[in-house]
Amino acid sequence: MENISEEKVRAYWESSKVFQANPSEKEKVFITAAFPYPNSPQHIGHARTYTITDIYARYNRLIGKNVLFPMGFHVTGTPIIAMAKRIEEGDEDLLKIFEEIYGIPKEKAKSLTNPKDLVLYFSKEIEEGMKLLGLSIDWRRKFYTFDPHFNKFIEWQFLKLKEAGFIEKGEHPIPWSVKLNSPIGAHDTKGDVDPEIEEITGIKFEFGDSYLVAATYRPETIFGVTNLWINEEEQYVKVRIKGENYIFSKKAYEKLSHQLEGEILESFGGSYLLNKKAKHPLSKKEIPILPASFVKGGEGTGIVMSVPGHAPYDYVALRDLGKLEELKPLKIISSSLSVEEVVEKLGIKEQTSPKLEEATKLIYKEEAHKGKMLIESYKGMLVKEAKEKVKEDLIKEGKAIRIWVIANSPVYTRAGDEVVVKLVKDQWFINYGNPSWKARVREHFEKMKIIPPSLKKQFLETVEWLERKACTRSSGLGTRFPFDKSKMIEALSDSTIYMAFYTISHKIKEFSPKELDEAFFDYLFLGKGTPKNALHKSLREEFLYWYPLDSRHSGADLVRNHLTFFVFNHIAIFPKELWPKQIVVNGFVLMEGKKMSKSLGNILPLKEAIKKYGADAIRISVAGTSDLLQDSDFYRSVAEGVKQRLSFFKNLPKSHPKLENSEKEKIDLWLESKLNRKIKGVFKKYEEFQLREIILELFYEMYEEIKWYLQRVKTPKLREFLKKWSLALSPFIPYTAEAIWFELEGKGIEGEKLSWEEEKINLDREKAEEVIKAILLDVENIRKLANKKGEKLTICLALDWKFDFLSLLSKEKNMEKIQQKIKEGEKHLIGEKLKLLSKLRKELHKIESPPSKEILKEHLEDAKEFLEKQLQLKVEIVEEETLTHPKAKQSLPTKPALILE
RNA sequence: GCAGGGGUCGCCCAGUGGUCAACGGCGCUGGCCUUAGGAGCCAGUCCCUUAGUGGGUUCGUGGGUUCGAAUCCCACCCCCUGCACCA
Repeated sequence: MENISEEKVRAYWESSKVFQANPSEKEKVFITAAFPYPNSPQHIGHARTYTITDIYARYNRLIGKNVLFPMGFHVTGTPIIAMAKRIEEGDEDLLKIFEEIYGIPKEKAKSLTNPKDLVLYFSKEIEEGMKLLGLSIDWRRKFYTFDPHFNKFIEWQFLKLKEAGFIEKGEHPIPWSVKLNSPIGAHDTKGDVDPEIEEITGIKFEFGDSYLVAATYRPETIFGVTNLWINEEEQYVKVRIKGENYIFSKKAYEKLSHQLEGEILESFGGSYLLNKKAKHPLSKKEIPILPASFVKGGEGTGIVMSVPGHAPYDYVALRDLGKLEELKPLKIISSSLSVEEVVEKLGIKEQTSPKLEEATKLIYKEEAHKGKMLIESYKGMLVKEAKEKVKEDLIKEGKAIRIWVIANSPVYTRAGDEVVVKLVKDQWFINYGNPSWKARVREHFEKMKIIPPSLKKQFLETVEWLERKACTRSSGLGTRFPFDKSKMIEALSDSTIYMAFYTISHKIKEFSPKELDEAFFDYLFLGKGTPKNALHKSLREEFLYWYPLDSRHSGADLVRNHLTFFVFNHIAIFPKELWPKQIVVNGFVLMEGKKMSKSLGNILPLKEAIKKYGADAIRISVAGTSDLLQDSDFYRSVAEGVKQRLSFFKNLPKSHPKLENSEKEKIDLWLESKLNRKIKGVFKKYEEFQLREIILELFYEMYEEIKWYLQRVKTPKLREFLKKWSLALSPFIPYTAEAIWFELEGKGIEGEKLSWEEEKINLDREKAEEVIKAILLDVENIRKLANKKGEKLTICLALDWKFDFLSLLSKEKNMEKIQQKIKEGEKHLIGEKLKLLSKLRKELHKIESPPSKEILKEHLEDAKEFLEKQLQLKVEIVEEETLTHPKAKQSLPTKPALILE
């Protein structure tokens, strides 16, 4: 006989519309997972967040809630365009990956040169994969972030942000390629290096009608400047920028010109500057311009300020010139390390010495950590604070400028030119730095349920750390920025409140995009004004039914950006009662212990995995085998094991026909107790996302227990067990659960509520069974050690008082009180009890109450036949007092003495 | 550098004051099953001891708190992640 296939179960879900959620009388739960970005097919790694979300959705249905779990596609930004472009260029590596790993025919892949075609193709792929995986999604609500209706919604979002004063315009430095005339990310560079931008300070030293701009990482050392350094071999230029003349090295300015636009007035060799004087911006003292070989024309500004008191390079260079007497090093920072000593100790002879690097590090580390300023207006301030303060003060007074450099330079683009920093004007920002906004967000985070809870700290940190975030880009898919239509809204900014859109996305298409103006959404989401018509009103009602969002799910990589923005934006736009309630974060999926990557070729496509192991096995493998935040490791052998166990459970109705009406045995009571107790505990585990625990207890352990049960029982009665068990695990294994229910009941699990029967939980029964298991093991041990098989086993049940006494010890841990109780008891037992107490003293804290003697006895008698069969022995169960064998005295309630003869 | 997380029995990984010599998986050893292999099942896997319920030494290193610590505190060493305008 064939099992009910996944396909049939899926067809049932489809036709019964069980996942299409509509407002009702029932209590609602609204759940979303971060929507996928369809620029390539999905692999098992993608399955984790969605499976976890689905488990939660299905769990909530199982406890009678009306659950909405929708899905859409995020297509905003440049990666899709970049992918289409790579295809258009005929990127062989890419086409090979598509063909060999994902099985996409080359011809098909090659045709995806239009971003929209690409999106449609991959989103269809992904949707199919999600359906195969058994995700209980309401697909009627699907949308793409380039849909005109969605665009209108995002425009409205930005109108609201602007209204609240959170949208700002300003300048912003970005990595830039002159040759490509575009911003540069890691994927545009040779070797995929991420160009890092770093701010340095350019300090202005008066020089005739111009300023020599010295670049420094340590503006606080301005007070110790004795001279300037240049490289006499280099060319220098005088540039007019915003009405002032600046001097840089020529090579440096070539790079800086993209952030400091100006007109080159003249050009001259370094020797022109040599030995002339410049004015210190603070003291106005004249300081000489001297040559140093360590000054590189292409770095910084090509001009360096000399602080011999705190910089080994400067000290040694001055010494080389014999000018240490004339230009005495100034001590402006207190520190236990002095430059002289370090240079001396390392034996540095001249400015070309490679050891200078080390010396600089030593000095810098010491001063940055422990150093304090000695200079009047900053006296006593820690260096790391003074650094910022001095910089800001200098800039404010017009004595310095901000300069950005590529910190890990040189970085080269794929086109071959060096990445420079460009200052983008007209850059728009969302100002997450706004203090009152932050305060409200902080407050809400404190109240929100964050799972796992340990992440709350990280969220709060992120809130503190966020400043303004650039929200527009010059190109990409998505929504045009309403206040400057030449720009596109960037991808992390248009995905912050889209969950609200799901609540009405299936109905809003009835309106034309033109109708979706500010007033439309103001009414829909904020209840302002009046509805346009009945449909409009019903949208509002549906929105209010589902909102607020009850649970937001995503991978751990989105904590510091998306998830935090998501909360920020909700707080900015919606009233308090509609703010999100819970965030659930999960780790990634590794493949056989390694990160999945194209270069390793260890990517397992989702569809292939499902085909091979079945959806339920994949669901357990990605969601139930590791802790939530931990990266879960996908092992084929584990998936294989899960698959086999699942089919064992699934086949039980056939291998052990329904004999539920035959008389109950003691072991049946044991199984009932186990099952009901586990189900009782599972609710909390679902709520807290202790998914690994659930799988451990209800899947792996249950499997062992059923195996044991089948050994123990005479006629297996599994019908009720299977129904309950599959229901409890149905969030993980919906296909198996439905199949079992169809098999047993001729119907699906829809509408069934998970419950347990408290009266069936019987710990005594479970403990008694543990004794049986222990006896088997002990006999085996004894046989091994004694090296004899034996013919007869005598199990001797402990004396009554021992049961009572252990029961007392399980409750009373105070020695004095125990002793008192002993003395109050029967006189002739005092000695024995004290003896036993001293023996058990060490493990007193872990003594549990024993099962009742009646149940234990009954259970042992019941298992006698089983024991005899298993051990091939004659078994006798007797009371301790009937024996004279010395071993008999050792009997304890849960450890009956065993005598093997 | 700043921030967050982490170092556990060959490996991966649970465990936040006593039920911990420490879950689970992998690996390894022995047994069952099988024509055989694989899979599956059972048992073992820190050391010593013992016809089973006994003892010793462990949880990055070194100190401390406690009747009691993998778990709390202090110091140190090492590792991972993020530092944005990118999805």
